Amino acid sequence: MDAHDLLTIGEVVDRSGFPHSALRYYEREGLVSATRTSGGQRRYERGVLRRLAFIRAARAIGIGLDEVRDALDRLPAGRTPTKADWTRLSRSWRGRLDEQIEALVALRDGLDSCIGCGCLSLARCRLWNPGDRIGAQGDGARLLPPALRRPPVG
Amino acid sequence: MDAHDLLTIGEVVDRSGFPHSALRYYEREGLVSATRTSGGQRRYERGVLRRLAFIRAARAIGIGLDEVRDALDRLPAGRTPTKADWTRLSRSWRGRLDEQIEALVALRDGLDSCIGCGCLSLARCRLWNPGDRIGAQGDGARLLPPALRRPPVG
DNA sequence: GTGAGAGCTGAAGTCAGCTCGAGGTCAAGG
DNA sequence: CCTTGACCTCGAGCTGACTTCAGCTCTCAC
Repeated sequence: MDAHDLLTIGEVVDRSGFPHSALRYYEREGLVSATRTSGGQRRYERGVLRRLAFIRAARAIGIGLDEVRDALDRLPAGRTPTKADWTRLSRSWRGRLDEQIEALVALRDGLDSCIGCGCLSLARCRLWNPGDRIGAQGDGARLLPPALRRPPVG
Repeated sequence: MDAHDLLTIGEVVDRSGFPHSALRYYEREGLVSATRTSGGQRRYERGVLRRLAFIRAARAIGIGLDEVRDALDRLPAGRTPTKADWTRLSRSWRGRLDEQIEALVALRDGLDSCIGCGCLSLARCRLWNPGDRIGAQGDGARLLPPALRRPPVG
């Protein structure tokens, strides 16, 4: 673990694609950590790049930082996570990703037909009710699949 | 166009699934409009439901309200939009939707392998560089497909 | 030793897209 | 007419994920 194994924040910026500000923010939020030089500058272990890759993937799926932190907290403490650890972790997003893809595909397939069709009946419209599941939840907004319900905006 | 063709805001809430507050916000932002009773209450034409369906679909794809407004502004003024008008409009999102689906599928396929793989080379990693396009854009963050670059969060 | 550029902090600001609350007004069934 | 519930406005507040700023310090190649 000599000094050559540690990365400056600038190196992590270059290799992760995240800006300084995001890295510092993630540290404040407890998603990544760094040791410090005697002068107070951050030095990152290489493993942080893998964490950041995971964070980026999770963010791309629309997962919030809180949940990402929870997931990262489930990594084994005390030893370097193995490939299997990461695989297990990322597998937990898999279902969500599938769901999201499915929702977007349903939206795509229903897009032309639905918006123009005039049906706009909550019970029948594929846009509102993809997969022809009829929801009896009462609230119209609940009929959209969860993946599409939250506004996927930045 | 007698009074029976006009909807109260409550009816629009029920039939569109948008809350009052969102409808009023959309009105302020120029996405929908309503006439008023002598007492100042909103009365919506039925066509607003179609606009709202369009807005919901667009939002689900992650399109911002500004752009949605621009699209809606391109509807013919003076006459009720036809099915063809709506189809034309929604077709313009189609490519974006395809792109987004593709990006998510790439992410899904790369998820296990990439996060754990340790490659993390911007040039080779499928997560960073789906479809094996090599980007020479310089900035690491630019390598993610546009659909995944903006954080799809709510 | 020194100069330049990389890094530091904490607080405040930004942005989209709503949401909420207070304090009142309107519409319609009985 | 009266009551009740739906509706109104305006402005402030909220959430998440950062970004920006000012003013200062550290590091390291020369």
